[in-house]
Amino acid sequence: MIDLRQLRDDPEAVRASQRARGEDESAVDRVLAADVARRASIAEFERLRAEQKSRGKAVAAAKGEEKQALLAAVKELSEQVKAAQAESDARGAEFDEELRRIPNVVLDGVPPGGEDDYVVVREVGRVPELPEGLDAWRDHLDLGELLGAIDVERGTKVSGSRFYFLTGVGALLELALLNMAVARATAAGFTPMITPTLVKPEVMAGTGFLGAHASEIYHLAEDDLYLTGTSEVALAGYHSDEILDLSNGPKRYAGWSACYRREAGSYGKDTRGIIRVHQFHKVEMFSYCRAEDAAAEHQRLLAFEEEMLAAVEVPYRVIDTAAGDLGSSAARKFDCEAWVPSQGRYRELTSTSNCTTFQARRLSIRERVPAADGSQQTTTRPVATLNGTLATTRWLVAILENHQQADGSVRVPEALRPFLGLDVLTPVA
RNA sequence: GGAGGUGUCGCCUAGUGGCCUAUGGCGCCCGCCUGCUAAGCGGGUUGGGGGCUCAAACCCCCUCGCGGGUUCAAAUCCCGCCACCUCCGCCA
Repeated sequence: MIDLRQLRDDPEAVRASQRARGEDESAVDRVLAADVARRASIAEFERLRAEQKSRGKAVAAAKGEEKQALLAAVKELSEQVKAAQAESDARGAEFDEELRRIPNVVLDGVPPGGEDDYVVVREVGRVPELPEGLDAWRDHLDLGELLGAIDVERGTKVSGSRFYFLTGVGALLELALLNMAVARATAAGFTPMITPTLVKPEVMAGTGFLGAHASEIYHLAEDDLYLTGTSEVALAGYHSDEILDLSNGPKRYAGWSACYRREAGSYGKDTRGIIRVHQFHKVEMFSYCRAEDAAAEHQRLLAFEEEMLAAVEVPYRVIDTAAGDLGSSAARKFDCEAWVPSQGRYRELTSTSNCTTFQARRLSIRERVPAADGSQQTTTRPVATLNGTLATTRWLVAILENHQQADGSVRVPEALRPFLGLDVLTPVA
């Protein structure tokens, strides 16, 4: 959730953010009104409660008839306290609901508008030439079938549309890619993690995934658990309700997990191959850092993503996502999109979001800092959280297609060879 | 899945309806004392929220695993849930 103090002090900034996202500005005023009502009800409850407590002491001290008289007097007060408390709870819940409805305030510089209003930050690498002897690029599924690497038909037979098997070198290639990602992250100081992929509702809600896009998420009704679409969810929950010590720098984790997405509402899109699937694997970076360090950390995560893309030798571009295309938790997002030769366009391979203090505030993740007055007192404040993709199953698409050769074989990028143990993938008979 | 037990502040712990505004110890922080260190002495040490403030000081409310209930009053009594421990059963 957003910072209530900021909302009170500068509601116009939040309205501007809502406009940039194409969202409802009046939500800001509803929160402010709910806040006023909430505080008034708290004051009333606390006044009555304080009176009840002090009168209660007199009851405890009294004896006999005097006590009976006091009891009668205080009984009615008890009812008033109960009513005031119920009122206060109700106003508090209303306020909370309104506040949680507001997505993170976008950062300065984020392009306003929707999905197509992104800004290209840079393009890196040269788009490959069609190998001599080919009339057209083979797409990743053709290649995957030639190489005995991808079996979509049987994936569908076993689990339905958007499921697949990675077979033989396909399975090995994915493991190699993900292992390389974990190795690089570990070398860079990230703590490798294998995370739960089923989480409680409060964790899913805390990361901001249960808002407008709740229909994207698998829910196990029997157990009231959610299947995560990324290890970001579990990694954000990891330190929930904790007070962190960030005096030695950010806490950085690299989560390896299966990821599950319903892909509701994407019927007909990317139906071929493994570009858009219900289940895949991912290595995800996740950082907890101080709020003032978040922008720099965001650039760092982006740099790690770009190094990873360079290591697999695929051309890509970096885009600064428009406000309307940000998730509710993100204040800024950069996507790296790799060139996909068969489609003649760039497709998203990584996404790094700066969630500032939005998730931490919901999940109650704080750090201890000196009080503002410079005394020896300390206080707590929410930290910033950031996430970014280091590798996913989808990367196989870009790797296979960009490194394909005329005979259907695929050159293995240099950096991946130690992890795969092969220089080239060759078609099976 | 069944039976029993436990859950109090960073850790350990006292606490059986109202002098609990939660005890004591350890650890930690500040100060005093002291050739240095150790010891000793004194003070501080959960978190959240509301009021008043430019901001503090200060005042108040909530917080004894979580949520309900009983009561004028709940750490304490009752109900539900969760986590952990012991045992039984089942299982990849």
